[in-house]
Amino acid sequence: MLKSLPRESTKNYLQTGKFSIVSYGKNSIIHFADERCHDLEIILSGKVIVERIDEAGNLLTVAEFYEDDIVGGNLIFSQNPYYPMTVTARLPTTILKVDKETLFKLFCQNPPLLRTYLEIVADHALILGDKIKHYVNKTIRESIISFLKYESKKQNSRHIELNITKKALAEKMGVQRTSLSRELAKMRNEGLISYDARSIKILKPDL
Amino acid sequence: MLKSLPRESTKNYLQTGKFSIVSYGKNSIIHFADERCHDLEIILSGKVIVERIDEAGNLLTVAEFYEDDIVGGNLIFSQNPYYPMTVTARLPTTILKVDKETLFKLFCQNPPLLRTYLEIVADHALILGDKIKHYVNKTIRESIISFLKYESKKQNSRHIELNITKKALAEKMGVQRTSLSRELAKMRNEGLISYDARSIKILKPDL
DNA sequence: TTTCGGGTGTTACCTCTGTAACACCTTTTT
DNA sequence: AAAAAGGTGTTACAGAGGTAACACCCGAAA
Repeated sequence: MLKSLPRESTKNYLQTGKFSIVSYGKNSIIHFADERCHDLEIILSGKVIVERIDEAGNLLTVAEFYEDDIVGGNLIFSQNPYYPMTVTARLPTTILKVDKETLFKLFCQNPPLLRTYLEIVADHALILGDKIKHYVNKTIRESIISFLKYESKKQNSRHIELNITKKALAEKMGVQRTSLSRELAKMRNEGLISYDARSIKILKPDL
Repeated sequence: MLKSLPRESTKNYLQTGKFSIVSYGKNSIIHFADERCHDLEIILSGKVIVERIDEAGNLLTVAEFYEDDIVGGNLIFSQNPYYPMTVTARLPTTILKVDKETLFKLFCQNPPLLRTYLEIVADHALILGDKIKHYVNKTIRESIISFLKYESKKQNSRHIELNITKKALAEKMGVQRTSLSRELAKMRNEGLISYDARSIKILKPDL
């Protein structure tokens, strides 16, 4: 995203206050749920996650964003621009805040920037759609199978490295860690998979 | 959306095939899940719903769109433009298909159109976010309370008119109709609500 | 080295909710 | 008016998964 912004005007806007740079510490909250969204935010460095936290404190991690990605893009031009979920810096994070009207002006002057923006926003909407498609109202076993098939394809191997903790995986699925653990054990007993703390191996390809 | 399209060029594009008009019968499928999205679609008349249908045939109605709304807007500029869910005409429906590149050209020439588009796409993304926020991985009772609070605010009354059937409500929540029915009965027995086939009344405002 | 925090694995218990089957009612079609 | 189609309410049953409690393991800090 950043690459598509014209360098010169970026400097300019930073001086006039249309753009600004803000830093957040590890695990600090960038936006609470229901907070109003004023600016588009471009991640300069760090890791940002979007999660739903319910009254009981249960977590559902909805999306993760890294350097050069944007936050609030699906929101900023809405008639009702309030963050529906909590936005947190998972690592120390620096972001560039871009004023909405300035952004719109830039779009009109700079079609490639608009194009990039439209792509990113569309891809983000798909993440939400996928979340609903793959994890919502499915059994834990179905969620696990969805996950394994996706990772197996991505890593091109039946032996899947878990690059996240099982705890984080449970949060991605929106289930209890113990329930995930229980279901994995069941699948192992049935001879479908084997696993340790860091990886899972698919024994029956068709699961 | 349609109002923002310049009349003259619309006629033109219809003749050159960049735009086209298609009709669908009641309950016919407009797009299957995983089908590629080629065009932006503007609903000229009718009712379109987006739903997830799992292998067992369970429904989760994700969104409903009516006249002048758009379908595929969150998708069309994605790098991976495949419909994540099924799109169905719930009533006889006529849509205007708009070619992607033609649309982009129009955006660059017509900022108000771009603005309208960005607003609609943002609002649609919020629908998905809300779906996750209010209905995903919650108990049926929590879903009911979310729904009642929202409708009570919207209708500005504790006596809520259900303008949809309970069957449709169950599909919106992604639960079985009988389970919804059972939970409503429980809440009635606890003195929280009263209801009939067409309306629900909140007896304890704090539920 | 010891200590401590956090992830992992396991299990008994119990609640929630999907399933299936039925009766009843309303609306639409014939 | 009769028949067909579809929504509504209810309940016994069974399975999935949340809760809580515990043991174990590993890596970082002291």
